[in-house]
Parts: sequence; structure tokens; C-alpha cells
Amino acid sequence: MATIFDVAKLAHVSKSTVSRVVNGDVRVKPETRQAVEEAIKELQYSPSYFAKGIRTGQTNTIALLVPEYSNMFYGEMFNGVEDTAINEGYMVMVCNTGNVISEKDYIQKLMKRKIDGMIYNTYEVKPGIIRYLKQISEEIPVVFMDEIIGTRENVSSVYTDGYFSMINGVRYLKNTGCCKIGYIRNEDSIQATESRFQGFKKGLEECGLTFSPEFVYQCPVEKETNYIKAGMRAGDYFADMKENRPDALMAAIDLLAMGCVNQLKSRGIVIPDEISVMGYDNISLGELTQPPLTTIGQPIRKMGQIAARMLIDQIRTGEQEKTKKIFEGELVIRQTTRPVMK
Amino acid sequence: MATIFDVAKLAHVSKSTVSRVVNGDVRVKPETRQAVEEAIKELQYSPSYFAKGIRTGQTNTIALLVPEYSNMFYGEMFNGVEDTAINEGYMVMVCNTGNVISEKDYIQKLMKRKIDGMIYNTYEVKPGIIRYLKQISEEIPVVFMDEIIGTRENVSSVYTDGYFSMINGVRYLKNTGCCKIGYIRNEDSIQATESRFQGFKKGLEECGLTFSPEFVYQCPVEKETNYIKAGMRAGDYFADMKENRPDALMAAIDLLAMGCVNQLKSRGIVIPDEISVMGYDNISLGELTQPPLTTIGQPIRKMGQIAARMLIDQIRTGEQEKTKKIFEGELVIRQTTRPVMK
DNA sequence: CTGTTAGCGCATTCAC
DNA sequence: GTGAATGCGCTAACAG
Repeated sequence: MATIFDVAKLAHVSKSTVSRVVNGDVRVKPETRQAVEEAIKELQYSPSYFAKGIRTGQTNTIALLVPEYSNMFYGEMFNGVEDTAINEGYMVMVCNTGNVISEKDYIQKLMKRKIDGMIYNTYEVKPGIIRYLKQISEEIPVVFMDEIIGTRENVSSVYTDGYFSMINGVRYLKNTGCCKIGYIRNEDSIQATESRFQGFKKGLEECGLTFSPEFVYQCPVEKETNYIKAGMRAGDYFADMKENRPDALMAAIDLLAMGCVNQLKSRGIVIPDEISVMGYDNISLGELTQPPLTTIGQPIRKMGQIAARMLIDQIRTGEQEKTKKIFEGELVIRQTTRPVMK
Repeated sequence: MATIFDVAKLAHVSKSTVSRVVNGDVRVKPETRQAVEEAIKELQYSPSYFAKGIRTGQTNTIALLVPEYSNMFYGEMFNGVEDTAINEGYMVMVCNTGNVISEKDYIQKLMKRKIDGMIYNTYEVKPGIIRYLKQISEEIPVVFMDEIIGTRENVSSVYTDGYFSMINGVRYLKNTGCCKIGYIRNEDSIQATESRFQGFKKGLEECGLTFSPEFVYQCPVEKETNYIKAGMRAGDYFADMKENRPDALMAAIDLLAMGCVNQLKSRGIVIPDEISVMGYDNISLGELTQPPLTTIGQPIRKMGQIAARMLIDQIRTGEQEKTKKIFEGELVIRQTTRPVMK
């Protein structure tokens, strides 16, 4: 591997000049620059990653921390992050927290590796970790992709507003003629989806519909939740209600909706004619179910792009100012809901 | 950040001794070692990632190259890779090839960053890239997770044997009493699933069943294939055969099987009583269809773990010898096939 | 505009 | 067993 010295020798200049050329310093005579560039090309020189790092302290690496990676949602998020990272000369280290090692241990490893910044996601907002992360963010920029943290804390964040998105969803169902709307609520321990439930209630209110507690199916807390199955149980719950049942259901997440649709169908209930169902998240599986699932989607790839953009900007400028970017869920209308009435 | 020098000063030893302690050199007097360790703890010293790298040339980072990351298959694969990587002190850089930049460009970036090894996946086997990767593997270990490359080339690889897996599948169908087994074959351009078809034919032979070309539905090449729809067309093809039709079908991939099941059902054919259907891949959607799909799955997380294990072993030992680890598909028996006959 | 010099933090001889 | 010295490849301050 050629070093800066080899290039200098070949171009008959000093190391400093080579360094200047490589780093785009203006104060280099065009002829000299060209000579150096030729030498670089000839020797296929590329600056040593380590030597550069030891001087600049930068790795041009960012980390994406996610919980439970076997989930297409995070795959798409990664794609978004990578989109902008690559274009800006960064690479991304994916970190599945809570799997083999704890979040804190992972973050410590990352800090030792001198990553330049971090995008943080979580399922469960733990105060200890938030405190730790805020402390970390004194050292390197951190962007939070989490509605709860983004709402509560003074941190840079990117998220979709579950509250308003749900209100829109309710409004849509109302427009399709539904007026007895039920809800499949996530486990109590998952706070991330709580704002959706609040939005649901607010939506009913705004539409002049009444909220009935018995129209809410609450998923029990489980060790390892199978959301599909949980959704199926919800389906049974509502199917058992016979004629007093809702004419539409909203679910905290798509998988719950999908399990529910499945079970309602096998109980002989026609979707969407008898019951409309709307999910939340727009996982790609939703297009493939029968009927394809109407849902509220987060523009997750775009969110990943923006998060990376924010992060890299902060890395480059050293700006400490916290910024937030809040998205709205997009209604993805497929066939588990009826057409809008005239 | 404390440096090795600070530790040396506090422990009243030289930098060399600290270095020895940190790197587990035996030739250190126990008392000295303890003093150093205390100093390290007190100063929260951790060796500089860069300085260490500049001397050792190692980053303790591996890369996982995948095509199209928004796919749970690769998410699970990542989890497997990460499982062992983290335990061995490595971190993993995820690289979505063919998205923003080409495979070759990505690999070049990775080489500049001095990653210690690489796990390579692809959809499409391009000779140019294979050649390039074999050249790369002279410099750093590369493990291929691809059946075609693994079979054809002298490289380290981890993959599931589609050929034998299919033979097992045929055998299973035979045991459930099926003897006229048809096949839904993938587009001609997708080589990755070709070994499955070959295995299918071999399986028939081994079971003493006859292979009839008219029992093979061949998907036409399309610009953007909708596999569900393609499977539905296959369903029509077989339904049209009336009483001469197969009593079982195997499909190159789950989506084809699912589309087919769907269409057969709507043509009034009872699954699995009249026709059994078996998929391949075990995508999670398979549990959700009606009836849930019997299929052959790849133990993808375990494959990821093994691939990382092989890679890290090669990094550590410097062993150039190529090793292969071939898995067999796991029969996931659900309800599109009949029970085994006594 | 360009060259000289001095470290960055560490591992690794080579002495002792 | 331990310490002093050297250099990995680079950037940045300084001098010209």
C-alpha cells in the first residue's frame, strides 16, 4: 500500500503538499496539484484510514441502533439512512440492541470505536438509557427516531406523529360510513403505540362518535408476543359480539390488524363489508394479504434519510442546537376498508 | 481521554508494560500487572481504536453485503451474523449493494476502511463480481452465502442445498400419499432456484414417480414479477387440467405457492384434499394464509451465525483454506399438505 | 505557494 | 520482567 510519502517522492513534493491536495486545500499551484494527482493515480494511493483517524478523530461511520432487527420496518429505515450516508461518504454500523448485549454496552463499544454519530431507536423508553444518551450526545451527535422521546425531551429527533395520524384515520373511516369503530390496543408495556390510541379517542370525539371501552381489545402482556396470533384473538373477541359488534376496527400495528382480518374471515365475517379494518405501519406484508390491508404508513425510508441528514449536518457543523422533524402518517388505502361514501 | 502514557505514569511503569498488560502478555510480574490494572480502571483507560489499528491493521469490523435489504430474510441473516460477531468482539457494517452505489464501489470503500472480513450475498451471480471478490479474498477472508457460487467456486461458503431439500420435500409428499406431483417453476432468468427444480426431478426419480413435463408450470420472464399473480396463473393452469391434474404441487418459492393456493381455492378445489401444495423459503406470510402453507425453510439465522463464525476464524488464524457449510432445508409442515399415511 | 517539524497513541524491537 | 527508543501514516502549525 502506497503511503503519502511515496506519492510525495514520485511527485517531487513534500508530504504536506500531498496532504493539501488530498484534502482539497486551495493553496496549491495548479501544476503542482496535477503532478500530485497523477502520482496518486499511478500509485493508487488512498489515505490510511487509521492515520487519518488518529489525527482527525473521525471515522466517517455512524451507527444505527435498533431493537429487534428481524422486522422489515427497520430494514427500510436502514435503507433510508444508508441512502444519505453513502452519498455523504459515511458508512453505517447496524446495532441490534438488547439481543446479545445491552444497549449501554453496545453504545460503549461504539464510543470506543469513535463513531461520528448515532441514530437511536427503541421499543421501550428507559429513563436510564435516555439519561445516558443525553450524556453521550455531549460528545457526539445523536438523533432519536422515537415519538415519545422526541416529544418529551430536548433532543434532535425524527418521528411520525401517531396522534394526528390516527385522528386522520378515524376521519377516513367515518367518511366510508363507519360509525362504531373499535380498536385493537397494543400491550400495555409498549408505550410507543400509546399516542395512536389517544389519537383514536380524539378522532372519535372530533367525528362525533362515541367511545365504548368494550370496543377496545387490549392485548395481554406476553414474553414473546406473536402479534398475528394476538390479532387473531382480537378477531375472536369482536366476532363473538355478534350483532353488537363494531363496523370498523383500527389496530395499533399492522400485524395485529392482519391477524384479526384472518380470524374474522375464518369466522365467516366479510371484510370490509361487515367490518372494515385499518392497520398502522404499512409493512410490506400488507399488500399480500387477502384482502390487501388498508393502513397508515410511516414514510420510514424518508425518515431514515432525514435522520441521517440531520445527523451528518450536526457532525459537520458541530452545531449543538437540537432539531426535530415530525412526519404525518400516510393513509394507504387498500381493500380492508370500504370506499368513501358520496 | 486517558492515553497509555497516563496509565503508565499513574502506575509508575513504562508504556510498554501497560501495553503488555492490556494485550495479555505473560511476562509481567503479578504485582505490576495489578497496579497497572488499577490505574486502567481508575482512568477508565481504553486503547485508542486508531492507534491500535495503525499498528495492527485490524478494525474488528466485518461487513455484511446484501442485495435489497428491505426483506426479512436478510434481517434474520443479520441477526445471526451479529450474534456471533458481538460475542467475538466484532461489529458489523451492513451494506446494501446495488442501491446507491455498485457492489464494486462499496467493496472498495470497505477495503479502504480496512474491514477484517466480509460476508457476501447476492441475487444475481455476475461473473465480473465473482472474479473481483476472489481477488479480494486474497487480502481478507470472504464468506459467500450463495448456493450457486458456493457450489461452483472454490470459496468459503454457507448455503442451503436446494437440491437435497427438494428431494426431501418430494419424499414427504409421497409419504402423504401423493403420486402425481407437479411443479411451479421460477422464471428462467432466476438461477438461484434452479437447483430446487433439479432436486424435484431427482426426488421423483428416487421415489419411483414419473416426471411429466406438462405437470411443470413455467413462469414467464417479466419486468417486475408479481409472484402472487404468477402463482395464480399457475393455479389456473393446473385447475384447467380437470381430472388429469396433479395431486400435489411444489413451488420454487412461497409466493408462487401462495398465489396458486389462492387460485385453486377460488376454482373450487379443496386444499390439501384434492391438491397438496408445498412452498419453499418459509416467509412469515406463510403462516397467515388460509390454509397456512407447508413449506421448506432455510435456517437463516443459524446460517448467519455460522458464516460469521467461519469468517472470524479465518481472520484470526489467517487460514487460507476454504471451507463450506451446507445446510438442509427444514420441512415446515402446516396445512396445505395432507397428513402422512400410516 | 510549499517544505520542515512535531506529535497523535500505540506495539514492538532491543537493551538492560 | 521491564524500560527506552523507534516508527506506523497522517495533519497542522510554523517557517520560509
